[in-house]
Amino acid sequence: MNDLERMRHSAAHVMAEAVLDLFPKAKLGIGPPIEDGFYYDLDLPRSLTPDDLAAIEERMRAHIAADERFESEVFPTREAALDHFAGQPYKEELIRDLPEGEAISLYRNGPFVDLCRGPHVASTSEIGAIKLMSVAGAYWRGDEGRPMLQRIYGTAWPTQAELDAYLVLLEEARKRDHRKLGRELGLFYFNEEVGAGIPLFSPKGEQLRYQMERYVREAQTRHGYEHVWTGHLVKESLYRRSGHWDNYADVMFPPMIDEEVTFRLKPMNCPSHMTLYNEMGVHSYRDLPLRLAEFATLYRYEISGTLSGLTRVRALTQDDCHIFCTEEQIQEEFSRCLHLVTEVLETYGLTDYRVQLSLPGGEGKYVNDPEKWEKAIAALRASLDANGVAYDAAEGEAAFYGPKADFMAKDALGREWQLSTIQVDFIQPARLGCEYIGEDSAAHTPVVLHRAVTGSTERFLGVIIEHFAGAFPVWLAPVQAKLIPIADRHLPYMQEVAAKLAAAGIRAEVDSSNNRMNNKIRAAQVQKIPYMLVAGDRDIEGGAVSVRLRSEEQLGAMKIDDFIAFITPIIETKSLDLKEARAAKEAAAVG
RNA sequence: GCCCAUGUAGCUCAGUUGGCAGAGCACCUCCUUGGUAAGGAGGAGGUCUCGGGUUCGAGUCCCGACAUGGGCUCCA
Repeated sequence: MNDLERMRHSAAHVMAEAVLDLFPKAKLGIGPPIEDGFYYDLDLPRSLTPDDLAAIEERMRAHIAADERFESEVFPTREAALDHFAGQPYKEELIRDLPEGEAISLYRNGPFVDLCRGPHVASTSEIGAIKLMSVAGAYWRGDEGRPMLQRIYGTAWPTQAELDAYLVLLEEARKRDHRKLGRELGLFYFNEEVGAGIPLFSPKGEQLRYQMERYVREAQTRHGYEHVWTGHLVKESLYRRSGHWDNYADVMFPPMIDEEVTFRLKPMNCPSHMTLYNEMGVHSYRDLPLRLAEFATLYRYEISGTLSGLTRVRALTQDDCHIFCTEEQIQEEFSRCLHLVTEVLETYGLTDYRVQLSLPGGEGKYVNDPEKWEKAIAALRASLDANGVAYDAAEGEAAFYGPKADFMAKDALGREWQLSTIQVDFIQPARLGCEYIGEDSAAHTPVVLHRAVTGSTERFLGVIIEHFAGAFPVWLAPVQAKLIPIADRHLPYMQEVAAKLAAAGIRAEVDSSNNRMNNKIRAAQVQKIPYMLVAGDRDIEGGAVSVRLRSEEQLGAMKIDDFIAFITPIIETKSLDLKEARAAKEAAAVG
């Protein structure tokens, strides 16, 4: 535990102390330090209000000012500890769950005593600047079958200046929230009547989707993948056979029941792709690997409380792929996936991600076939290691059919989202009867790698909106150039320029509103349009436009053809810069 | 799904103790025709999320639904 965590942990104690001042009968849960702050879970006689938070914060300041020393004590026996915390059911449970032989200690500051392993600061006066942030419901031990406690979140920093800086940072993050920018830039909307979690994309939003998907499709083709299409509805019986019905039923939309058959909206593609594989005829080992990719819109009945903007929706478009291969081919295919994934993430400038090896946990949703799991996990680890990928392992995060390598990126508010994923599946192909004929002329079951590059178009868009703060690179920008005439008499010229740009494949719009040029520039700036092309008498005379960048830089007058020649390589190389094309990369080895 | 908060014009938000529905921006019209982040004047726009209830009277109080937002093991 570092100094900051220790201080925040102590702040959590002081917060519990303050709550007890106001609610002497409160039952205490746990109160750990967390990233940026701390929380404490409490069972209280009534719901807390914002006013309560202010009162608690005030009491905390009093305890901090009182310079209460933290002192620890070790209970001689578990019974002594239980005795001491009698009437505190959550603490009693914690004590009972502590492993045999571990010392059970308490920490005391002023009148407050808490079961605690420590460590703490020497005295409450060492707690710096604090602020209580929010109240939330939290199930005891994260189990929805257990009571819901009230969790108070707070933040604590060594100095007031650091606290203020943190609050400013939070404010900045809110400004780049993709939900806010999505509305401001007119990209997508939600509507009650259409349904929660189903985004409606405007022409600008769809332009973004189109560019993103076009890019991945092009990259996939270049990397040796083929595209398929398998529809939106599937008979439920297929999901019963694949095992999804057992593991995924609560995430599927309710069934559509015809007289004889029951359909489901497709929540994933694997069974469809495996069925397609089977329909495509007898496969020879010489045909493998077979890489079937699809941009598939899936429907998942995510529980209402988890829906959030574009990052968790009920209609999502996956850039999914299933690679049918032999066991020997796993590593090479994994490397191929990895090259594709890293190329794409790099194009977007998304370099702040971590890789998580998602393993099965103790609980029961995982298919019970230890031998195959072991093989799959070994193959995945070997592939990660062979490619020198640093990763941490997370138990309980695997798919029900296999382990995953997940690429996790953070949004503006620091929340992590899974984008790319590569999964090894030894289970489903057998269930769905996939086969290939081996060298030995006998039938074998292929291994399937499941793989998504951007994950889902919607979530990835949400993440890159925040990543770019809405100022998209030129190749993605829904409107690449805004044409701004200085006076109305320049409008016909601007229409001509727009036509020329359109002919060159550049997305340009003329601002023909009855506003002054200054106002039009401001409007284009606010919309974060990369280029503003201004023209008045002087420019028209030379067949030019005056180029302004959204960075506020002026490039001066440029002939139309020169502007086209200037912008085209920037678009084609998917440059992240407004003035320079991306430097040509040394030919990447593509298997 | 569960806890808490919120829901007023396209957007951001005021709205007093229950007593005629408001502002800024955006939009429309007119004036202005300008050289790199908001020119001026006027106008239109609301079933106060929806459904019940209390009341002479509800945007305001109560109940329910829906939606949105913050959360729901980072383990004493």
